Amino acid sequence: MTEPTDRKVIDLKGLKVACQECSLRDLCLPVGMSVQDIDRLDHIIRRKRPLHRGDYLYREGDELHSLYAVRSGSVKSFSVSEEGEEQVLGFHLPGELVGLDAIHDSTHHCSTIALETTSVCEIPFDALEELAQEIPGLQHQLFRLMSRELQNDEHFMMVLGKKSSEEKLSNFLVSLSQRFSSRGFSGTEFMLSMSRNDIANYLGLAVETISRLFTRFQNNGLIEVDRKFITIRDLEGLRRLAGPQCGGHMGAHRG
Amino acid sequence: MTEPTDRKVIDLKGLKVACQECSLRDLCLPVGMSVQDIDRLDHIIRRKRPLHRGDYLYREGDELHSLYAVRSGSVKSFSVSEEGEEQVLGFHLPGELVGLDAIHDSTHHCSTIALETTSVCEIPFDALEELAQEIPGLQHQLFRLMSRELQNDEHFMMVLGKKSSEEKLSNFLVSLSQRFSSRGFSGTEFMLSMSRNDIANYLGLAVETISRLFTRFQNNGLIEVDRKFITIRDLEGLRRLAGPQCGGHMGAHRG
DNA sequence: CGCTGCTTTGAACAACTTCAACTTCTGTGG
DNA sequence: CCACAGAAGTTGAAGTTGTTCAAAGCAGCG
Repeated sequence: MTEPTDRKVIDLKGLKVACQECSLRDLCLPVGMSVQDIDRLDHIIRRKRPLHRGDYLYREGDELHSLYAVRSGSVKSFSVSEEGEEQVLGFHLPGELVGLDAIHDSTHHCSTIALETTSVCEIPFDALEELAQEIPGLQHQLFRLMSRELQNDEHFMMVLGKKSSEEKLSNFLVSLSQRFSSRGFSGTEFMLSMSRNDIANYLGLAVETISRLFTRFQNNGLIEVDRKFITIRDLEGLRRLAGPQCGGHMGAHRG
Repeated sequence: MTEPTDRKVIDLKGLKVACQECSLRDLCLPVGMSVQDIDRLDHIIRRKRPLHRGDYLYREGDELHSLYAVRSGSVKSFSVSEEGEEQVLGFHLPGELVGLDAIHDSTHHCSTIALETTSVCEIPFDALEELAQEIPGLQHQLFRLMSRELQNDEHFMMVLGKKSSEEKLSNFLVSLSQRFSSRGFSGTEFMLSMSRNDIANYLGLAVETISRLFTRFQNNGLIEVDRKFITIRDLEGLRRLAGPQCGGHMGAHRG
């Protein structure tokens, strides 16, 4: 499981950054762990070569081998119903862990693909579990991360069930803005790596509705839309539209 | 934390059953643990006196002290928005664990109340975490339970986002039926412990819609409704209405 | 008995979807 | 480098589903 040699090789290629030096350290698994413990974690993690747009991280039905932490880029999780209809479950940005929902029965119930060029850290689950057994801080952080996912889901369930289309989309945008900010990117200018279709699917709306909302938001001076590039002109206004408790970090589910 | 004396006293009152003898053993925390380990778990669990309808297990904003396993009866989790609007997050039957979403920041973000006379096992989280550090099987089962919640949420998100009102309600009923069955109760005749309002709120619909659907389902010979008592007359028909992959055990979220 | 709260039912209304047509973008091959 | 085909996005008009509002029916309970 541990591959120090391999890691060094990848390091030379510029793909590898140890957890210790990773800018996502404070958002990811290592939170609350000692330097020594992070080093142990580091040794089970495999840095993979970057994925291209459309590459699968894993597919629905696959056995669970590893969890994945997004390092750069973004991924989308979705499942496909028997009739072939896709359901988008979430979008994941750097520092977010995907695959947690597969632990239950060691099987992935959704697929995850890269939305753009994306690099991830692969974390073999068996090794992670063993390590968590030895490192209390790691066990705790795993519990915390899973619990946070549950909280996110709660918030999202409320958005899906109780909000109008306007509120849904503004919630989505505010959430993206916040997540970009906390990762050191601009919270007011960013690129949507997903299609309108994906957004619509995710929010339980029709593509046409999303399109109309984008134009409406733009006309109201809330945002500026240029294809996939979004500029937020009035974050406070968006927040107001999103309704109260819109703090909930939405858009990240499952993987 | 461990209160053997107290436990014996409660035992005499007929409230206490050790995990070992509990009929919910195979649905709850002890899954996959050895007899000895279950005994250790048993020692940190506090059996509380029964709650009455409307009693709070914990409130939104409370600090996390314990997780709770429903032993009998049922509870409802919900949060209240700033405008005072309630959002029902889930209903929990015996054998289900509530409070997991509070681990993230040691704070409950929803309230949980008893829908009827209900007894629960209180599991102090600190002690549980310590024990999980020593008992690999317990750590694993905790990961599994949290992961299952994530999977449930996924399924529910799909129901909320993509399904019609008919599909939502039939999904709900099928899920209840399954959960009652696997707990040894009748899967075709049961009492709804929650109000129409709660169901509507949970499914993101209006009360009136739920009411109309109940009458429609009854007219179509799918179910028989007598106040809170439901008799399922055509489970297969309901399943068909619920759409594919309706297996997902729905209705249990958050707590 | 007469509240009070929950449920049911009807009718009008609104929000969002669907359908259809058109535009813009993207990328591929000549 | 341009042309073209297919995908993605936008826009308008009509159609549905579910909501809202209003009112009446019913069970439980002091």
